Amino acid sequence: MPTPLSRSLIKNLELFQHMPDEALDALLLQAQTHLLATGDPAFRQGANAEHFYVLLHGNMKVVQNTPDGEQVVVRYVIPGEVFGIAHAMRRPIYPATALAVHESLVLSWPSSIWDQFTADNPHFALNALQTVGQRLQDAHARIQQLSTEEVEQRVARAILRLVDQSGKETDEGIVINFPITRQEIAEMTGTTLHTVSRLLSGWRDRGLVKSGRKRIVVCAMDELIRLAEGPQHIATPPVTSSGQPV
Amino acid sequence: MPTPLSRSLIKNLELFQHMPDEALDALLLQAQTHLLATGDPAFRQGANAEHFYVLLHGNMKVVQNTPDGEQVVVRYVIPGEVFGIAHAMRRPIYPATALAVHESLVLSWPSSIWDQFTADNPHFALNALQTVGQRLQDAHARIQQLSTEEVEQRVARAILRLVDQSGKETDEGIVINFPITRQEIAEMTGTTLHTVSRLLSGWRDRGLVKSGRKRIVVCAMDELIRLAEGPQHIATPPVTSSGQPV
DNA sequence: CGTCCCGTTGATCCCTATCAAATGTAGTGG
DNA sequence: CCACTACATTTGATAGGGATCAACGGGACG
Repeated sequence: MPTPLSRSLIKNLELFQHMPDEALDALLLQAQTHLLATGDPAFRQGANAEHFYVLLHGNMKVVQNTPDGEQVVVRYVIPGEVFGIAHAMRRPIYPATALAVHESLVLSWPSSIWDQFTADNPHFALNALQTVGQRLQDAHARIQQLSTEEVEQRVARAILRLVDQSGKETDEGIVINFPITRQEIAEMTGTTLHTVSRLLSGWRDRGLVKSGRKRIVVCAMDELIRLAEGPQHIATPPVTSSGQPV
Repeated sequence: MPTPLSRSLIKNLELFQHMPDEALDALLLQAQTHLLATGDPAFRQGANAEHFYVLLHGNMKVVQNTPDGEQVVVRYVIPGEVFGIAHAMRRPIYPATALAVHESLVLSWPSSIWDQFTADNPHFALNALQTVGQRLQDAHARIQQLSTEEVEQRVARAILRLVDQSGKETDEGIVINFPITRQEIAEMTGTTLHTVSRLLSGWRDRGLVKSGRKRIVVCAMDELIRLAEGPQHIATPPVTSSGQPV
């Protein structure tokens, strides 16, 4: 018989805020746990969206496959985040695949309980709306970057984001706490593994990062932030006293 | 004294499905109407998200300004769509600016009524979640396109989308029913007005489109669709009878 | 009728994808 | 423990798609 799941596992997640303890306990009774090995999928693009998930431990990546066989990394999931909520948005199938990037522990619920649960807990839909809204804004930020920024800037941003989400202090610097390849960074930023490799090599030579196989350590956050801000961050140029051209 | 607004204005909108007539009538009593001239903003990026809107007539565009002065078109709003729902996602300020691209009629409500209204009408939050979910998926599709497709493909897609949303049959072909410049198409697709101009000139010479100042007519939808699908749509190449290489 | 804005087109350059090949690293099975 | 294999990474050479720079033409509107 499985140990009952502790309420504390989900109580502090954004999605479950402002909800009575009894509701959370009822929800946990219906949860299943899964242990995923590296490379295992939680669900696949195109499959019926029959479950939704919370990541408890480990890391997942969400990827989209294009018709012509390329891949795009939608995002990395960190512990405490929900994923696979297609059904909540009334999309019958998953628009992407979720893969474990190393051993991961997830909770899952059947999508069918979503409707009942939202009916009983008005806050739930609102929390979900907030979550999805945040993701929409992130997506728009990314569109803006792909549209207007250069590759180096975008790669710097991507690495900073990963460090923010999953950075771990070491004596060498801050390391991204899960295995990630040049190829995957390329798929996050709309470039190629070759260009990413060249950029990282350049940064390594300048002492900004150290990196090895599936491993990146940031040594100089501030320098990387400068790169992410772009070349054009001119200290507000001097103007005439009136602020008008003469 | 203003004419009372008819329930039929909003009854069929996605956002207001499955809601009792009385709720809609109550909502309409709190609505304000605004007539916007071409170029007028409904709201501006960075302002407090004090209202949300429904477009009744006309067309709006939603744009983001980047720190370095460039612009990205987030989307075009067509009649019947909501916009400016930042507050619903608990974002205190608008992440973008909404501008009328020609004379437009909008309804607006104070954001403050959102919370009360969602509390009273559980379906409302669910509908909003669906709407935002659709937009999130659209945004991801766009990220995928910016990451993996070439400019010609993306521009073709953008124009097809505009035609889908706002196309009007004419004897010359299907015309996009509002004024739109090369610059704006460039801002939708992450390219420059020069490249867009060259592409449209090429298509004009091949008879796919006619275009003039702020005006685009599609003559050969099928050809444009082919361009949007990309160069590589090979009819599944012949394979050995076993499907395996010999 | 003049002015502003939009569109067109040429010339040039450069960032980055592509092609190609070697090196390095983890894991595996004998 | 070592050889073997699969996969990551690095680096060079080359080419090309678009951006950028520059100039002109043309329609709309005051």
